Amino acid sequence: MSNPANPAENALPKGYEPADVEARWGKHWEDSKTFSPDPAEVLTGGKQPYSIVIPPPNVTGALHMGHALNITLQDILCRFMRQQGKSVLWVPGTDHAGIATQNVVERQLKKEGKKRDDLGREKFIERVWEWKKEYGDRILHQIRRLGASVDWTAERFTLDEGLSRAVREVFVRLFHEGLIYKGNYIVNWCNRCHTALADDEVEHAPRKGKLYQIRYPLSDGSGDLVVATTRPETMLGDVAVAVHPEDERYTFAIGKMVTLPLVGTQIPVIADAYVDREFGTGALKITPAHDMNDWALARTHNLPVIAVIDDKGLMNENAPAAYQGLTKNACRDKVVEDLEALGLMVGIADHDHSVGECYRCKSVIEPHVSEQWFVKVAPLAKAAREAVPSQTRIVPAQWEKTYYEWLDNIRDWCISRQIWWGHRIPAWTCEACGELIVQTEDPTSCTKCGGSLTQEDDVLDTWFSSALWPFSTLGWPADTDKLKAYYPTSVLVTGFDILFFWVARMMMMGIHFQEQVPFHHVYIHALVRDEQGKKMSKSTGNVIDPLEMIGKYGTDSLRFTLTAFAAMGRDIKLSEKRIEGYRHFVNKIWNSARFALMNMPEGGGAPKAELSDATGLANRWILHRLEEVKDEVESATLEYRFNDIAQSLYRFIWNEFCDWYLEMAKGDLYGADEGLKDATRKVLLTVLSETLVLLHPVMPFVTQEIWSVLPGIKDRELALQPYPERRPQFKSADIARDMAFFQGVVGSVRTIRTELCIDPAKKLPLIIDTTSGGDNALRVLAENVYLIQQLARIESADIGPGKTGPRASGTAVVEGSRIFVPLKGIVDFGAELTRLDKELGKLDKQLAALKGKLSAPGFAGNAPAEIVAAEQAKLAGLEDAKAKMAELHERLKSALDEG
RNA sequence: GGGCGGAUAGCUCAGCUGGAAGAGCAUCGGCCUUACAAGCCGGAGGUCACAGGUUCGAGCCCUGUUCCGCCUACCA
Repeated sequence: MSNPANPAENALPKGYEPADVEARWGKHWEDSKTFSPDPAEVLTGGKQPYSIVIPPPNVTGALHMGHALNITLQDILCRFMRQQGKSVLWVPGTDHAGIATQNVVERQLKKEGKKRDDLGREKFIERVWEWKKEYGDRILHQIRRLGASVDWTAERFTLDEGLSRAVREVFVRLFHEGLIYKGNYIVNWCNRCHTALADDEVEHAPRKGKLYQIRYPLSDGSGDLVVATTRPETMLGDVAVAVHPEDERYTFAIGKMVTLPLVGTQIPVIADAYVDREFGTGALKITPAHDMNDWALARTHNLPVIAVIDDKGLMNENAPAAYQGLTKNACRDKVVEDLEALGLMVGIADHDHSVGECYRCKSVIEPHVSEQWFVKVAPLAKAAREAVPSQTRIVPAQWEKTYYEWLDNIRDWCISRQIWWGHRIPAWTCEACGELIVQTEDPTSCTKCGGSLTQEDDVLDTWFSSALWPFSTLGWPADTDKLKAYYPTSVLVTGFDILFFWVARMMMMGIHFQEQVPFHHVYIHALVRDEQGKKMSKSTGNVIDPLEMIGKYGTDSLRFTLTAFAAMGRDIKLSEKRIEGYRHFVNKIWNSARFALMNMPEGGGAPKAELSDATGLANRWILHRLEEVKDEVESATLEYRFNDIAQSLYRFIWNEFCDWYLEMAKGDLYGADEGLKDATRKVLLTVLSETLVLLHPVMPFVTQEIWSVLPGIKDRELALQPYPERRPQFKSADIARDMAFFQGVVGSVRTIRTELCIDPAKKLPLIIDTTSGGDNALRVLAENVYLIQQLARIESADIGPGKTGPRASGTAVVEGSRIFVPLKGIVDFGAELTRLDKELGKLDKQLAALKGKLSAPGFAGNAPAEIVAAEQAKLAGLEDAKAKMAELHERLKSALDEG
């Protein structure tokens, strides 16, 4: 098989080996800075910018399928846009992920028997940086494996120096604009992490709990109220009992006082329409310090706030002495016990409800009153809301509603965290005069009295720095060329799970500080789940590791799989089998390229013919289809229909280029006509090379590897090739129709052969009557008779109007032309008769349906004329086919009857 | 409680503005045909969840119902 005279034949190994190819090209792309654009090409060079900032993965993270999908889609867009001549900047980077990273390092310390307090703030932070240096790049290396065409020279970290400047600038400006304030407020508190959490950092999980009914006696002895609660221990901090103002059961009590059991204080009965009369007893105890809603009620009713649980989850000095120092759970038990002893516990029932948990450590969240920093979001949210969809389009648009919903109900954003790893709040308090100083540069002494200063201990919520990502990564607050050239970014690609956390906040910050939205489009993709549709998680053990898949099947297989499945609404159920399946496709491409290379001119040169020299059905058809595929891939990419890109290319390459074109081209390539051979080589090389360009955004590695050995290619850097030029002159509906007819004829012979169990190697005679098809049918068949012989294994063909085969033939009707495969002495005709019966049955079914439609009242009158005409033509075709099939059936039957 | 998504071939899913249902995988039969057995050729397989409605015509639009999933919320 090997042909030493033709070096091209040996240029590609027999099977595609991804590992070596990926390592080689990955390194090349990075070393040559292929993907590092110069802002000047936008600012003065007239190129259009296209920019994306990567959703920065947590430094603690490892690459999972969600990243793989997210990065694949972005890479497709970036590589495609480069082909379109844009100046493409794709900024990579990582997020410092405050609480998550701090927890990782704390766990590490714990193994050494230490706590963070043992090290102290500075040492601890040093320790986290060390950790970050050692492990923080791991995820970036994993991103490289995916072939991401990011600009590695532009890489950023949310805690690096430049971004810290941006964070300080934003904080200080917002503070002085009155949009950041410090205040006492009830926040979600994690006793384990010892920090406040934003509303959206709290996850709600169903838990089995109990609903306790407790009797509170009225102080004047006129009766009592029974309240319902799931947390009896909080009653120690109760300041009121609330009932619905129109609840007749309780009108008598409104305004009176009750005596708080176990504590003995007098607290009022108040009326508020918030209370649900249907729930529990209709009487609600109010504990402002330990319940979000009670906090809100207490504010409207001017009630005091009494905290009885401290920031570690222990009962504090405000609780009666008997309970002080107990954990909240121990306290609950004791309170229940004591109430039962007093006969005040009316009932305890099982009660399922949802409980807030820390999204990092899963501890139960304790609403807790403390002094925190907040962003006043209302004005920012308003602008962010109005920008969609006019300035920023969310794709798919269904997510707009979710986005609005969240912005409409947004509360002030608690941005302070009581941890150490993060951006420390740039605010100082004077120890002498109490002055609060907020500024970007560290002050040395109080600007007012010269006293010494103490900086805030708290750091900012991680999302505060992430919210600045689209402009901080471009150099802001400096007025850089990058910022001028690439802001606003073109699109943000992300999963819907962080639409709130992140996207909405970037919108707010971007609009506020750049006066422009941070991105023109937001493309929301699905989440990757396992085969059963469950979330992949380490604890469930259902994780499909992208790196493992890359190792087994190659990056291109994984990328193509994810692309093909990207259309899913909300989740992608991924299984290893699919990735394995698409590896076959990669191999198919590889082998089609090997075939092409084996058939290039000897000596490794390119064919000399022009495309316009190409004649023949196969050449003209594949060029026609190539034009259509260019259109399809382009429009699908521009519209974020990633699955359509994959489908269009898959079908074209496998079902058309390989299955039909290559098989048909063999006739020319193996033939003696040198002119025809060279013209076909030209078409073959053109279609292959342009298809590689089209496919490159999805499968960068295998396409580049093949590209680099194609003959006659000047620029070996496939990633920098322009999108293939259009050749509208090759589009032809006539060619498409002729090809369909040709395929029908070949197919019908193949079907007869297989269905009648004829030896595939047996060459058969063929007779075709082209009376109905006319000159065109005759021409198509006559011109391509050698191809029919080749593809359908025919020994001799007799084609023309009025031709008829022997009665003992396998038969079919293709677009009016009658096909005969004389079979006398070859097979048992009973099988053919059965087959014809079946075919007739199918035709009958179709005819009945079509006739029904055409004769339906009003169809002819109401349907558009072109539809009616089309349906009638279809009917005529079917009736013709039916008549011919019936006749053929009769002929065969009579032949059989005669024996 | 509010909102969203899904229900199409055995499995996983396509089906863009309504014109007689498609793919991949799996399955069955036949092939080692000189790019590829990770392949080639052929076959079988569906009252598009259910009930109404609009329309000449509905997988697609409208209403309701049932199941599944997700997001969100202040039933203590």
